[in-house]
Amino acid sequence: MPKSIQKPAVLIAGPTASGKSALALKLARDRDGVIINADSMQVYRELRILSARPSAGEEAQAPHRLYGHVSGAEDYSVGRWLADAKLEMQACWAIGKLPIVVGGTGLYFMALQGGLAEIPAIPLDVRDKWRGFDGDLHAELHKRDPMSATKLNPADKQRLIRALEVVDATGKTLGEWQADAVSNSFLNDINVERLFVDVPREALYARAEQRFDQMLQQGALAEVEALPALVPTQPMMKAIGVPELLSCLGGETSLPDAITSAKTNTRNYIKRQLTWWRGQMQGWTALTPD
RNA sequence: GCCCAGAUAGCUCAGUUGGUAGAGCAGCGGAUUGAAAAUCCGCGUGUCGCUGGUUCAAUUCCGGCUCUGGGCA
Repeated sequence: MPKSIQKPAVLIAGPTASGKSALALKLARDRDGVIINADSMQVYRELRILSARPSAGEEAQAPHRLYGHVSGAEDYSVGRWLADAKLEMQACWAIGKLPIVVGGTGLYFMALQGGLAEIPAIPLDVRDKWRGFDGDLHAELHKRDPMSATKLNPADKQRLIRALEVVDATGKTLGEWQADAVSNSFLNDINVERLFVDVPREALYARAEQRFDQMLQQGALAEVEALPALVPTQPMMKAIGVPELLSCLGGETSLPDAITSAKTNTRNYIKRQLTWWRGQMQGWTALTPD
């Protein structure tokens, strides 16, 4: 297929506080683009400040999609994000606009580029059953799906639970689902430009810490206080800053301690993001904003 | 001024019945297929406060000093 009739897309990835959003905004204005979120926490309506979602002023400068479009009470996931993102990208092409996918969630980009096995949604009662299972998850998985059990670390509860709920609900193992999946990469025939926003780690740490102070000034505590009462395992409740400020509001920690701990967790997160892209994302163009 | 307790990794501490030491956190490296801001794995040389003494050997025992807590005046 000649390049000229290929549909275009821009992907912008990078660690938190690197300046991805500003770059996306500039590109969207210069190239008539639509900004599509690829950040697992910025999708939640209730989490504007702590997820560092673009402000109303920024959103007014270019179309923004998938920001705050779901409630934290919902079970969002890569699967839902991928479906949402595909629809938004197609909508862009339909009206001749450039989709610009920006975010810090490596798994989302992986799914967008490499495809995802078409595993049906797991019924809630099955999920709850395994999440609340208090026996030996690894031993249990060994009985039902020895292949996955061997691959997984016995301490990796989250992945053990996922493997268990999949066999239990579908009768097929995770490995079978993934092997059956045709290479359904959504970007196969797309003219994709991949940009990685690269900022020295020390600068990133300093910026992220400063940004957390700003979040507090903008009312992060009130935002957390207004959060619906959800179980702590709900994804939104695990956003950096939420558990820390919640325990401060509950009187279990002092505000300075909560701040220190949130900043530490942000640094740890940045480190994990850098590891992800170092290993998984060769072939991206590194950009250092000035 | 006197008495007591401390002083060991960046931080909080454990330990060595005398043979130069190890946990948690931080930090660093890695993994990552529907919770991913999640979840998991790996990495520990540091004048054992300073200074004398005893000893083949002292971070460990003894003395002195310095500093930090607490108590008594």
